[in-house]
Amino acid sequence: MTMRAATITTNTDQSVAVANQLRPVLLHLNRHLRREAQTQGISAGQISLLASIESHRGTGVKELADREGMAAPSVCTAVDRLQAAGYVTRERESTGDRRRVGLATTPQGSALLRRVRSRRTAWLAERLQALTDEERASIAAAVDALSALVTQR
Amino acid sequence: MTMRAATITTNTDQSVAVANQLRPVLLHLNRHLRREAQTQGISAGQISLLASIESHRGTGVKELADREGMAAPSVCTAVDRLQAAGYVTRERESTGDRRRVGLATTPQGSALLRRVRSRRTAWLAERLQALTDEERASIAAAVDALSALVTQR
DNA sequence: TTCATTAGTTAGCATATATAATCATCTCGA
DNA sequence: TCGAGATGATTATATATGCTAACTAATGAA
Repeated sequence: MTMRAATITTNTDQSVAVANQLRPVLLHLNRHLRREAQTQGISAGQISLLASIESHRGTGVKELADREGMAAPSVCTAVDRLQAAGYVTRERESTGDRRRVGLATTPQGSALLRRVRSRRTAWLAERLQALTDEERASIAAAVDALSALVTQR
Repeated sequence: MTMRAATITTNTDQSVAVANQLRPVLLHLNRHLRREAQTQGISAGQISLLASIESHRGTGVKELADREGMAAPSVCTAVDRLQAAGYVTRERESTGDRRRVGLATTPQGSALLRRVRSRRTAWLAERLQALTDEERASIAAAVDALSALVTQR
């Protein structure tokens, strides 16, 4: 196999090139996804917390903070607001470690989460619809790899 | 061509399925991209404004607000901070419409922007590197379609 | 049993972003 | 051409977000 220096493309080079194209796209798509939350009267950050509480029913404030990469006091006040809005419940542990509180979504919280997810999915699906079959197929073929991107380690 | 109802997959169904897989991945990737800005001592929002000013040298506050989907006063105070930090300049229009101000990045602002972009690209590229060749190829093949997703209309 | 650690919270601060109000300038129609 | 309404920027004010530091209560280990 012969390669001229000028046309060598290493995995690293390709990764950087793809990363450079991917970066603005990710940022742009996300701006819209964040906005879809706001049309439902909640911020993207609150939805992210709500989702994490839903998928880890009974989680504590510290645990949640670590999972979300936030400081515990920030989560504490955010949960205050979610609770005041009727989206989550806080229940002090009675058996076991009585310092902990258990967080859980209310039916209203779960419903809001479903609504936001559905709006976001709809927004994305609408845009996917407007692509050519080939374009859509290429994205469908890449979805698993993209998922691997975030679950690796 | 025969199709059993249970296995029919329309473009719409496929789009929704892909959208559903894509949604959490986009949100997750973005959380990290936002964080890379913060390691450089600036918020993701400020970087977004800075980028928009850089690519539209001389833009006004209202124009910028519309482009970013923000309210003009929000942009105004954000620009206050960017200016105080030495990243942008505000220059009142002397010829033409004297209500307008022209915004532009300083060399320090451009340097910061390059730094954040480079960190974000590096973070993404590092993760792409850890994929298999096939996975990486599938993402590379989808990048143009993903770009089309945000530039359509 | 006492003391360091841990979970949750409160206090105080900076940032972010919104709406309403204000000021200056511009534009257009009578 | 001039005055009324529109427009760009800003200020004032309020709320949400997120941080560190300090505090409280409960745990657990020497």
